[in-house]
Amino acid sequence: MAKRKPTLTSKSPIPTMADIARIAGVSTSTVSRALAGLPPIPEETRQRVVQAAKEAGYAVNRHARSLRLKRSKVILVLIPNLANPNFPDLLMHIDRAAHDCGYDIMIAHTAIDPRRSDRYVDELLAGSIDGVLLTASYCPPRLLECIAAGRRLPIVRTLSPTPDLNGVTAVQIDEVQAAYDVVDHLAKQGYKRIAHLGGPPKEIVAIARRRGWEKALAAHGLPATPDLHFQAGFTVNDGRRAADEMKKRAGRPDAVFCSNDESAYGLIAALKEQGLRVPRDIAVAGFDDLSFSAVLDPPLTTVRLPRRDMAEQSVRKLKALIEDDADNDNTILAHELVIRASSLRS
Amino acid sequence: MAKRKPTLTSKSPIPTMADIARIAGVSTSTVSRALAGLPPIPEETRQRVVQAAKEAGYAVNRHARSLRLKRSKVILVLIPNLANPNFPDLLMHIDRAAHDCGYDIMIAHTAIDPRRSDRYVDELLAGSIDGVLLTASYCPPRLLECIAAGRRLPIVRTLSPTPDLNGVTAVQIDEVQAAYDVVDHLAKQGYKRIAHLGGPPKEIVAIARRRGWEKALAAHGLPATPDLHFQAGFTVNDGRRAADEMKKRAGRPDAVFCSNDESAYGLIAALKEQGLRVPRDIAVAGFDDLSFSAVLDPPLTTVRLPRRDMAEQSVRKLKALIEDDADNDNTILAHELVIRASSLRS
DNA sequence: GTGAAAGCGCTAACAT
DNA sequence: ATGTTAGCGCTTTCAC
Repeated sequence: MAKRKPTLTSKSPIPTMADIARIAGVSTSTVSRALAGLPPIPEETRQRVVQAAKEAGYAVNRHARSLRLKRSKVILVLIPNLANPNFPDLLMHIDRAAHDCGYDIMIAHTAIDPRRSDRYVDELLAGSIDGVLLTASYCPPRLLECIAAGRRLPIVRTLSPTPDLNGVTAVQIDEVQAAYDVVDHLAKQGYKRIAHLGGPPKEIVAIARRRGWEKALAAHGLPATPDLHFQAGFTVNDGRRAADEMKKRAGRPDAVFCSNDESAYGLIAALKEQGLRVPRDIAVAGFDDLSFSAVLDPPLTTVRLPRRDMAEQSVRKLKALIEDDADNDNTILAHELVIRASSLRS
Repeated sequence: MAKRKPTLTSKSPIPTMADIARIAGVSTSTVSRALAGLPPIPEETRQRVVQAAKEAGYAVNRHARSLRLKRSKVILVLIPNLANPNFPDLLMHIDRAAHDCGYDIMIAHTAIDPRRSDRYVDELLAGSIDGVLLTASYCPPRLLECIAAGRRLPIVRTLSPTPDLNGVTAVQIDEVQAAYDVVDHLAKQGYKRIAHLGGPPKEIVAIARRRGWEKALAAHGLPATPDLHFQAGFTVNDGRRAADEMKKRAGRPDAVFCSNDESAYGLIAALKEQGLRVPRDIAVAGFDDLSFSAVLDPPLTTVRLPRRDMAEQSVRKLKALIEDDADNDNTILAHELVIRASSLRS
């Protein structure tokens, strides 16, 4: 062979479109069209190309395609922390929904290193990824700048949207109302001293759930006194600690609304260790409806987050934002109060 | 302006390297080098370029770069099912480890649609992604073909490697030995009728764990009779059903080794409903050490999977396979027996 | 119906 | 120390 052949020979391990073109005896444009199933290609030619591609083990190079099309069919999902059991479930549904729309997903944890998330906003701005799904209240600073600058970007936030991002499409539930519903249920069961285990004080959803508790108590003419509020957090251990605190304070509550299921798990475990029975001595309710809440002893009354709907709607909105240049909007999904033994009068 | 300008003007919303070059008054190669921090660029020039890039909100287009470099810095993680609590934890560690190595991760569920996983093998073959991390025993058929054809690909399998893939680098624990250790512990506690809740009969890990049970019983001169084996599965409900079956059979076991934590959860819940006390009437042990196992009532004795080590080693191996053309090998990680109240003699 | 050719944005020889 | 240039693999006008 002479100096250099313009096309790849069998030496190269990865077949390109040019290889397929040569094998099928057509041009690369025909291969491209045939593989894409585009109109002006007769079935006979198409078959020949498809066959050649198959035999050569050919697959399009996604980067070449993305570069050319200026569209990658990849969306990024920013996840604060997969250890929180809400996220795997959500992510699973996002994955399925995205693939149904022809998108692949990249993921990145934001809790580990917040600066990392800025890098991904850059990717979005650089056109390397088509859209971003925010599944937490945290918002990359770079993104805030863009919003402030009035840029419309394909971004959807779900699960616990922040108020900082009013211009950004959101898919969420009415957190205040959902918390209200739980506490309303407890009040209707006849409990009089209904305490609240608050989440992290700056977390937007924690604040909303606390507001729901206060509103429901007010509606039932019950006190929301400071001795009924316990500053906790979202972890099992926060729930345990709250139980210790509860023991110290005078006038035990007869029911507790926890700001999430995990803290309820810890609370219940610790209350039992104190020799109390749930719900006989003290009723407990949570928020999230994690899968384990149904098999807990006792099964936990809680609010079911519509994680599947959230995922599907989020992806659908994001797709519309990317492909149809849709407008930003806010979707409120229905939540569901799940009543189980932990809150029922014996 | 004349017909067409060769470079982009401010009209384009996305700045390219050419834009930065123009702003900084240098060529694109200088920009490329400066941004990459490559040697022969004086600090002064570099600063100017970096500044220009920053002000223009420039970010490299990953597809152009990947196309050029024939390397994407993306690895794909195939996850069978995020609903299984092992995977979020594993994925979290994989994400962190990958990013520490400069890789982004794409994920795809395989349980939903097995054919989808073939598509990703194509991507690997097409050079669109750099490597694949298999986190389950399922292996895409297309991949099997490649292995059979003797191709060496950057693939690592972990968590529950299959025997079909002997040529592929694996990072795992000794499942048989780990199961042996649990049952050995139960036997040493003095339990005589140690039953086993088997997982899905074709799951490689389920088979291994059963073997460990049999070996340990044999070592202690205890029977592994059919009436002590319960065909269950890996879900909470499988555990519940096993408890029903247990009630029917004569001669209740005094201890049960469950093939995973989730089935142990269901078993314990159902045993309690039958009025039995754990571990007083019947001891229970699991396998996996999910986070809830520590807060269960009673806390569950189990085997801790070294998920973090698995993730880190897997990523490290994959990186070596990709970048250093390393050889395939097998890594066995240490497991840990976690003894808690559910298995202790009262 | 099919092919030639341009060019997406980048990096790395190869000049200078 | 910096610029010029080729080309990664693909899609898509535009010609024929």
